[in-house]
Amino acid sequence: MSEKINKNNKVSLSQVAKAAGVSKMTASRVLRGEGGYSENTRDLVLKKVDELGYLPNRLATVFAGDTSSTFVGVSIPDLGNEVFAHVLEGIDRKLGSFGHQTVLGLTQHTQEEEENWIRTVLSWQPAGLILTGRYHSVRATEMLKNAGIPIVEIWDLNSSPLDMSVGINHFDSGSEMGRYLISCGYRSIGYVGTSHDTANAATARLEGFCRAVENSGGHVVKQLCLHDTATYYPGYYGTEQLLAGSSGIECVFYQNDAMAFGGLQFCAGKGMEIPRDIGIAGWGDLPIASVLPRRLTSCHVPHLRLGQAAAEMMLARLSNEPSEATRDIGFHLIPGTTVTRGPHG
Amino acid sequence: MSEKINKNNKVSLSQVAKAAGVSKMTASRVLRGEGGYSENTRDLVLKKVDELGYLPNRLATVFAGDTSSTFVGVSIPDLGNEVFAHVLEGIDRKLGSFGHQTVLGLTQHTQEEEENWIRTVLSWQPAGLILTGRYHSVRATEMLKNAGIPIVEIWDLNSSPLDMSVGINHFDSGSEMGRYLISCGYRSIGYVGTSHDTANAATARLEGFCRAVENSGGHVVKQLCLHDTATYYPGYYGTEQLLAGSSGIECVFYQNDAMAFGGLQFCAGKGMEIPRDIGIAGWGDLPIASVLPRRLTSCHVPHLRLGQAAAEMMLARLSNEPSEATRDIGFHLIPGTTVTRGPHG
DNA sequence: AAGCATTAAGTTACCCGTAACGTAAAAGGT
DNA sequence: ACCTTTTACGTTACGGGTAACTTAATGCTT
Repeated sequence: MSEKINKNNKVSLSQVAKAAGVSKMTASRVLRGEGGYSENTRDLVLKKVDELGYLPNRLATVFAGDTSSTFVGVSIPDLGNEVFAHVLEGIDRKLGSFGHQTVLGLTQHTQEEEENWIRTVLSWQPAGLILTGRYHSVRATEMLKNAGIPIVEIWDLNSSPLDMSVGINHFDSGSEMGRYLISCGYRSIGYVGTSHDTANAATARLEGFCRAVENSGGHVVKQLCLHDTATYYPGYYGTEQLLAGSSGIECVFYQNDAMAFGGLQFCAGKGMEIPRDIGIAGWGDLPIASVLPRRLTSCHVPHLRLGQAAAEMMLARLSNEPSEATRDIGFHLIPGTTVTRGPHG
Repeated sequence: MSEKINKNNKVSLSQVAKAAGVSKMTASRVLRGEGGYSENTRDLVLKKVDELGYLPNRLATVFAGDTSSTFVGVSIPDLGNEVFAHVLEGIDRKLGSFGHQTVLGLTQHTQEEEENWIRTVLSWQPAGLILTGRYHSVRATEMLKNAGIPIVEIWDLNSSPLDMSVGINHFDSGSEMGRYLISCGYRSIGYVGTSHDTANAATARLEGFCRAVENSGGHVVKQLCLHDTATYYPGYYGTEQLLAGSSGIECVFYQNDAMAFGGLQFCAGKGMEIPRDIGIAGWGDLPIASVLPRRLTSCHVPHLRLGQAAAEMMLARLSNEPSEATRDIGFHLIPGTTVTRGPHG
């Protein structure tokens, strides 16, 4: 590749232009199909582009400030949670089909990680940002406001968003589950989850859940596995601790389906029959839940559609089309067969 | 924000410098902590940075060719497959902790999508690329060779990689499963998978599997669900078709665990008992497999470690440290309890 | 044939940081 | 007191594209 004489060993537009015997402006016009050149010139330039293996440097274009970049930063707490993986997939597919690229950030449920990621990704002049959650650090909020780019907050519906928001009301979904379990006849209900932070969606669900249960004469015994991710094993051991710590628990509500599967397994291992001996309810409706022998009581959120909706709102804003500021994507309760239908059902 | 008089409405270094009454070179030195300024000057510049909310424009830095970017492009077939989600998580966590950002590409198992994505992402001058799979289109291969950046091919171990490769030998893992099922006494074995492409890891596993089974006197009946992603439902319906189409099948090997769960559910629904009436084997060892009542026979691949290893090889190359060209991350067979241990075991 | 419009180019300036180089003043050495 | 080194800056040029402007040649009109 002796043609590559650049500092970075890359073929530049001027090299193509020189090889074709035209100015780089003409070469630029040809590549953008902007018109203002003869057929001969076009063919010659394109031939040289091919010969030299020229790839445009989008950095230069964006840097010049003529267009905005095609990057969209997307922050997701973690990908161990299948739900977020699906949301990300929905986002990237939609953005990708419109010529945008996803710059990923795994923020591990902490505002500090999120702030650092935001600072870095903003320095790359992204076209927009999609953030999971509605709670951001003070400095992050400031940077976001000053960035002057479209921002979509997802997952936890924010009625007064920084810019746009799409998701569900987690408090309400917790409430609905609480009312449902009460309607099944349960009164003494356990909760197993992890606690990363007071400001997150799972906490909002728990609050809605407790409110609903307690307003109906039930009570909730909480078991939080600290410093753990919300997967099978904490679900298993959290259930063990919960049941060891208090007696009379008739039903357990879990932060998510993965933890519920762990709980299910613990209970089955102890010889309990479900739902005769204990009720189990998860949240999130993992795909696998629908092919297991017993349908897990859960709450369905349309993950892929949530991701797509976020991407659509972003794309609308980027092409200066009108877009609603908030969009409730909705959820629905899956009765399942891991709780007993009680007298009020 | 009346200070923002730029084309892009962003505060630039010269604005900070002017506000602080110094040249932009001095301001640049302060921000990079390079030395060559007085304490007074430093405090003044930093104060103005804070006041104006200045964020550096990394595009300009990279564009100037002084440093390479901190982007690393990562292509993954899809995130619906939990395994790839974990690989991606491993990659992003490791890269992120060293100040790099992941630019995601979901290539949907097609070389065409991959080629388009490579072209786009290369135009952003990434520091390196991590690609899933060893098969790329001719034009893609050409671009990759000319790019002059580190490239790690993951998942399907490539003994003669473009640059570096980390993964496992899928042919061997299929063989091992074949030998195991034969050792359990099975002779007539079904296979259920999807078929995106002849050039992928699942096909290599299938080939290794068939070779091993047939060399030991068994035979394999294949059922490929076309135009479908490898999840629960195709596993369910694929099993239905397989069993309807041929009789005497004693055991079924699936492309992955998700499909195996679907098959498990179909068989259970038909009143078959596992493994008495039929053996079931998956591949990939999903986390959930370990908390279900019956341990699924499968093959474990250390997903997170694979992702981390890929990121480590990339980081080593980026900091000019030596790195091996290929790394076999290994797999191990999980006997499980969904196949019967036969006479040779 | 003169005047005007159109086509197919080329030229200049700019985006925002940083390397490389230049310089004046202060500090240090003998 | 003179020379050398160090400190603390400033100045210039550059990277790879593109907008805006300029220019030369060609085509068309009346």
